[in-house]
Amino acid sequence: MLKEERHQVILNEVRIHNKVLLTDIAELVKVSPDTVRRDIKELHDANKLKRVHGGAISLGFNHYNYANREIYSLEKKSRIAEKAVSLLKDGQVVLLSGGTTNLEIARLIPPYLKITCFTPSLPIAVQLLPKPNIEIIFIGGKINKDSQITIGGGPIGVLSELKADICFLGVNSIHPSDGVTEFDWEIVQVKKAMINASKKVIVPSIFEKINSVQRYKICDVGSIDLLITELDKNDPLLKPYRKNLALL
Amino acid sequence: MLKEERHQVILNEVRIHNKVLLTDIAELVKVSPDTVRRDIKELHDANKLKRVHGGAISLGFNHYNYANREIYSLEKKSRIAEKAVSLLKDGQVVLLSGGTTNLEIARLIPPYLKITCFTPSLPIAVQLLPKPNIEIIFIGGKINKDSQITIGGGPIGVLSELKADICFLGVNSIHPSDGVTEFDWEIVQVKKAMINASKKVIVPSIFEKINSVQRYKICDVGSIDLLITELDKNDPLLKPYRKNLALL
DNA sequence: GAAAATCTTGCAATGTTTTGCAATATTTTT
DNA sequence: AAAAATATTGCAAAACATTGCAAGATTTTC
Repeated sequence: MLKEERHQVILNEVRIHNKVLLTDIAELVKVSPDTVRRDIKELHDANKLKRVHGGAISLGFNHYNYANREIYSLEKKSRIAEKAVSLLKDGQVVLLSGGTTNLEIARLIPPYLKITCFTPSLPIAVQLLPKPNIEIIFIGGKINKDSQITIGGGPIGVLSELKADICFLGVNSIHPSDGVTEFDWEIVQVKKAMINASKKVIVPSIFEKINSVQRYKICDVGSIDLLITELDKNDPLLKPYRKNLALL
Repeated sequence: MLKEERHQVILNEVRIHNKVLLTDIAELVKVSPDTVRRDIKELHDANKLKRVHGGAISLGFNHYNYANREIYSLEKKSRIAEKAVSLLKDGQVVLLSGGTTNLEIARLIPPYLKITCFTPSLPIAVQLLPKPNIEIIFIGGKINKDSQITIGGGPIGVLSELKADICFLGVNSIHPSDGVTEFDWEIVQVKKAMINASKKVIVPSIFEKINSVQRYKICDVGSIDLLITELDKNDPLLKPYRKNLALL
């Protein structure tokens, strides 16, 4: 493995976790800790990260910048997004709905992954823009200002001609017997179309926030292939879902 | 094997794997490592890849910073954008191509104006998002990362079904006899479609920067209804345009 | 078309960088 | 303060890079 590659790996880990342990990298890329130490020293001198005892941390990140509540759900989102990103493989066609958890997934997609992303979400497209290996297809149409995704006939038409490998479906509410629900009718239509446009449907969501029922139904839990939450897959809170749904 | 062929092989490997080991190439194409080293050096100098100890890696890999678009001509852009915005009226359907001058127009559109904006440009859509009275229709498709607009069949199809009242066409080059030209073929196709999709075509551009000719032709100056520059409409520099073109 | 000039390629000698290891020092944790 | 973890330093082997050179191929010039 080239030195430059190791540097990329280290920076990527720092980008994702805001920190990195020297020993973890050594194991990950299979070089001696000494080498990783030298790498980190170089990156530090180049002002790409901050070298600290035991590893390195991200430059800008400062916990004080965030309110306590937010940082809490941000960490949960990151954990969910990490699980989600681990499912991606080179060459896949990925469909990303809107929402902040999906935005976090977009952020964590490693820059070396070669995938095609379809999305109707403006913030997600912007987030993906700087990643050189990702082909972005924006699903056009009328933009809904609240959700910042496109809605209506345009996107639904495009989706009807697509069969993506995997869809990350952002969700407002989910319930073991009432299924996935939403309060905006137009968004429901788009999400239904997304489910039809994918071989696999994955719902990445903060469990705390979604265990509820809204006005309009998108689908039954049976239509979902995998539910990713911040909880451990064996958490008792998830018991009602376990019979119909794979968990991660 | 010709040198050029080897170069193609190397670039292809870099494209696929994001990196390449000098020794691998040497073995693959059966030349000495020295030759490969010289090849990589050439490609590095031509800015096609990044030469590193042991081989080469893809450019762009760590291109994490957005293109640092020039900011210095912002004042000129603002003057042009002000003139452009003064043409807008309630109820119009407006088509905005990409480019920094159009982005400035989007910024200056007053929030009380009730118009519908079609655009294939990600930054322009983002700029318009907070304006409550503007309906935004994003023209979807594959995103070109340089220009940050969508290109290809998708947008061209959408445009073929549209007749906007007014189109602000961002332009790289314009010339009194050679017309409007561009260096990216795919962008040419989109811009041609935009011209066809509008009743009026308006080109807002910094005159200093556009008085030139590029590879591919978009249209003659006769197809343009109005040219807006930072100059006074009676400026002698604009004389060659005055017979075929309205000015502002 | 032949001679000259230029380019390409592989080789060898020499120089540089990278890497892991071991001994020692420093910091962190208990 | 002792123990554990991490850092520093110097070193040697291996990998890689550089340079100059010469033989052959290709292009240019006459």
